[in-house]
Amino acid sequence: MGDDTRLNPRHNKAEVFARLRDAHAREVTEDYVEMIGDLIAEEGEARSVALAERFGVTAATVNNTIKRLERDGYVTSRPYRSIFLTEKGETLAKKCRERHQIVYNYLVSIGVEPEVAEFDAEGIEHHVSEETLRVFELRLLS
Amino acid sequence: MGDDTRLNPRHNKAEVFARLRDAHAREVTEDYVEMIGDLIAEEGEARSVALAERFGVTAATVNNTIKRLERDGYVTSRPYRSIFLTEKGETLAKKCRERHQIVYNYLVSIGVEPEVAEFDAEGIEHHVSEETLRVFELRLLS
DNA sequence: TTTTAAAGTTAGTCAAGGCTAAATTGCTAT
DNA sequence: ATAGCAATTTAGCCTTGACTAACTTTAAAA
Ligand SMILES: [Mn+2]
Ligand SMILES: [Mn+2]
Ligand SMILES: [Mn+2]
Ligand SMILES: [Mn+2]
Repeated sequence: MGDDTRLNPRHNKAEVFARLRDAHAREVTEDYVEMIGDLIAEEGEARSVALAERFGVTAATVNNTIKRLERDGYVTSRPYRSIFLTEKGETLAKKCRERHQIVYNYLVSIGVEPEVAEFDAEGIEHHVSEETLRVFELRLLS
Repeated sequence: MGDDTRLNPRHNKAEVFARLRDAHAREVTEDYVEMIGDLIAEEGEARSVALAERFGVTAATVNNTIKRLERDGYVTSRPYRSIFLTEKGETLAKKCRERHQIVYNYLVSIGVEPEVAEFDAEGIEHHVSEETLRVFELRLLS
């Protein structure tokens, strides 16, 4: 005791922003593993050139990002070869794809145009907590 | 004609991500002008030290950001004095505060815990299009 | 009026995530 | 077999947004 938690039931604002910055740091990783998984499913393999085309960035940018993902244990890659997800990457990709789908479906279900939902879901997905996701799911089923 | 828009009714994925990166670039600006507005309303003035405390960053970081906001025409400031919103800053702050409130209220209205909604809204707000915001508003009123 | 603490600034560092330009590698068609 | 194109990598640059450490200014206490 002695602190003013009692007087101020609202958590510190700083906590909210710290968490926001955390979410930020994970966004690109999440979009990449999801996209790599999509490419493997759709085209049999994930090549740099396809990632660059889908994200609308240069090949050099993809290369940088893949190095980071590799460093962090999400993918493996060999020079001039295609990219593979590790177990860790696969797990994250699955979680992200499901979450993405729930957010997208939920937006459409409340009346957002599919095209608009596609834009918004790509950003919103990274900022939806497990709790909120469960609420979306629940409302979707009813 | 001549392009394959007809064959591929879905817009390019790259567009979605370009827009996401755009939203990203605006996030910090939006949170700052909103917070500066809050501080002026609540405490009469916006001091660096208060911004640093609320965002949970150092004074040096606030200083950098304020310089950028000033460069971009959202605020004015003089050394060792408090920070003011320009017309442009005020306009953006108002828009962001309203949007934030709608997102927060909507989340709570569908059953998300207020504490959780506070976290999620801080990130989601920056990725909600006008269209989706209107849907949230509409559902809120009914 | 002087001292001191708080607030603000400056300088220098770092990682992420973009870019361009140039070099390298792999693949395919001749 | 090899020439040439497409894919990939490398090098070097930039901005944002974070940090620490050291310095300066302001304002309050003594
Ligand atoms: Mn996604
Ligand atoms: Mn996304
Ligand atoms: Mn906000
Ligand atoms: Mn925010």
